[in-house]
Amino acid sequence: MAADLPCDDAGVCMVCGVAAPSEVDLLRCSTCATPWHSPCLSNPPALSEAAIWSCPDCSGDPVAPAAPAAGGELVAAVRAIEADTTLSDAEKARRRQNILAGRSAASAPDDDVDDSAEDDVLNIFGRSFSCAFCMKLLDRPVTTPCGHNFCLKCFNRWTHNGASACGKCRRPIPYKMVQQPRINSAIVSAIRAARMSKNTNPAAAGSSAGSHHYIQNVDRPDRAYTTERAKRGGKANASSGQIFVTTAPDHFGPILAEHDPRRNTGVRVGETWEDRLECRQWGAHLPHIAGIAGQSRFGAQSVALSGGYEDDEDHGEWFLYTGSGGRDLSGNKRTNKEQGFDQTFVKMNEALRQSCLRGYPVRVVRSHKEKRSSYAPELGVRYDGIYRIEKCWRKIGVQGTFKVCRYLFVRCDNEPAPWTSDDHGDRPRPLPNIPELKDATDINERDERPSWGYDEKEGRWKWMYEPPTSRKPVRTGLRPKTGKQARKRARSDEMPNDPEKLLNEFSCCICFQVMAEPLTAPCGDSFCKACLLGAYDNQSSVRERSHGGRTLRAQKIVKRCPSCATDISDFLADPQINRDIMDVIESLQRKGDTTTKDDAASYGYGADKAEEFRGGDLQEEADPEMDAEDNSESDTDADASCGRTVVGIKDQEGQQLQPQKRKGGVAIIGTDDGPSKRITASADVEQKGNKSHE
DNA sequence: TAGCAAGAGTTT
DNA sequence: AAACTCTTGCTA
Repeated sequence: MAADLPCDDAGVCMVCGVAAPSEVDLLRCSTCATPWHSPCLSNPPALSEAAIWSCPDCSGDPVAPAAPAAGGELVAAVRAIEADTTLSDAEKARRRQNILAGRSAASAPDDDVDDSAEDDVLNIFGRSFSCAFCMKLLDRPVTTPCGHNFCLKCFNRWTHNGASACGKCRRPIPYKMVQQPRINSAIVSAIRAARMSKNTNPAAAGSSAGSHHYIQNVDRPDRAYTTERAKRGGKANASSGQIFVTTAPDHFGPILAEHDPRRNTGVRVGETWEDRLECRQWGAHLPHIAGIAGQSRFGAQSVALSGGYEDDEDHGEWFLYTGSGGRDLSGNKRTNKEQGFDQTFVKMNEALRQSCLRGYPVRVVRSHKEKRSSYAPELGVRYDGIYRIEKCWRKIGVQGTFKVCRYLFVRCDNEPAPWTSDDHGDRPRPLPNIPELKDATDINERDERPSWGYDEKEGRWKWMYEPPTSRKPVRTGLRPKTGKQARKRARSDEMPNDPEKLLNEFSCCICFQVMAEPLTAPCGDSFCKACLLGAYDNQSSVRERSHGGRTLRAQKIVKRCPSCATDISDFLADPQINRDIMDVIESLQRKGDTTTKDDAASYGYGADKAEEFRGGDLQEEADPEMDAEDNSESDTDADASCGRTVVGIKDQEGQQLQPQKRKGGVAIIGTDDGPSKRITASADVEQKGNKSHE
């Protein structure tokens, strides 16, 4: 592949490094307006073509070599459609889609996406959920603060080539979003719901029915702390709370309903916990510090991705993991990131190698501490399902001196990943191309049938051999359930098959109604405009400070997302409506109107509710000093409300709204028929975090 | 039982 | 921020 790169934000050519290419040498792409240094192009255009030149990113697909140079013709064809004033927007979209569908069918043989089915799903949403770059149905949608939606891959390709403005409206994209774009969960679940309603195959539908990606922890830990000292030192010093599942510590594979007498659901993909200790209590990943759970002689059961090793590389469905060790941690140097010696295949690294050789299923959890991945949760620790280690090897780490152990993890779970809109789990996929393998030593891969494999007949992943027998006793405070105690899951898991049910996917996290004027914050959470802005109505964006009669520099006030507590104050300064979501909501409401007029009335806009919310005085409630007192009560509160705690937002009727700020507190906002989300809040809403990314 | 571990709160 | 300190759980 030719190493064609554009000029960066400062106008510096990323190939030759020349600071300010002269106007003569500067070429601007006629499609995306990105500047390029003409002498550094592998295939520069003739002078006569410079005005209509399309850059290598727009005219071809550099990451999909199977797509031939026909890209230029495609762009020309798309432009011809755009220029045709006789066509309506819908017709233009339809024609663009047709052209691009032809290309995808030819260039991506391993892509099992059925284009006509995709088209159906697009139609359900009035074609609003198509990516502005690839024109296809949004895949892992991310939303810019200006309210435009793109596939994550398209967005990354766009920004990695130096663009820092929205591809649709040219407004600047915040640095933080360029670094770590967040998946828009509302769009993901809406598309999935639409797929489910199209899917008449009960087996496929059943495999992921009810896979919620924000599962409330109905049962709070019974005993998270055991000693007085632990209470003083916070959770870091806490001994483990009760283990709720009946799996042995060396249990391989998913945690099923039969291992979960408390809830009878098992650990589902997308389940999120506040921290590693809570994750441990549900058996997904037992060690509370270490990233790898396993035994060198038998294999590894689970890993955590939490950003501790800079060599890691996360692509969602597959990732490259780094082994542990190689660091000098003597003398309580817990945080030493520097490598002091080579990693070798011993201890946990050997356990992972064993799982690789035998093709064992490995549970994967991602932590919010992983700051370089779009697939990491915003908060807490999330279970992402089963992966298999397809290969492992050693190579010099990015620090450049010592070797690290490397593992290629590929997802193979029967439930879809939290970031995809797929209505089914994984299918066997070809291994990704790993360039670093050519410099690798000690390459291992399994040479026999994997223990965890895909059954083509049944269409699901399962044990191909008997799972390895446990060598450890079950540690749990609960006896395994008896036949009498075993309750069947009281869930109908009925998926939406009409516009009104689909509308439920667009609920505002504040008023629980279908969103009116939807806003998507950079963290990926969506709200009614009135609800979100109403929540901060009485707050100014900066605090004037004075000291001894002098006026000091104004301090920015942090405003946290009501759902995930990310600072969204920059977004709130100029929030833009997500028009695509709004169009979809309106079109679904129109469809609903024509079918059942009476029912449609119940899907009211949230603005009225938001009006009520504004009655609550946020600033007074936000006084940090209130929290200390409040804190001692928090556990009691949680217990008293059947595990469904609503912190801050009192109830659905909107009597009171306040930000979530209980120290270490976890709250669940949920309704019986609406989506539920766990939210964690910190006590220092306005105390810390007064620095912002610029 | 020593030593390690991709944690977390507090202090500097 | 980084350093320091406090811990527990697990492997070997």
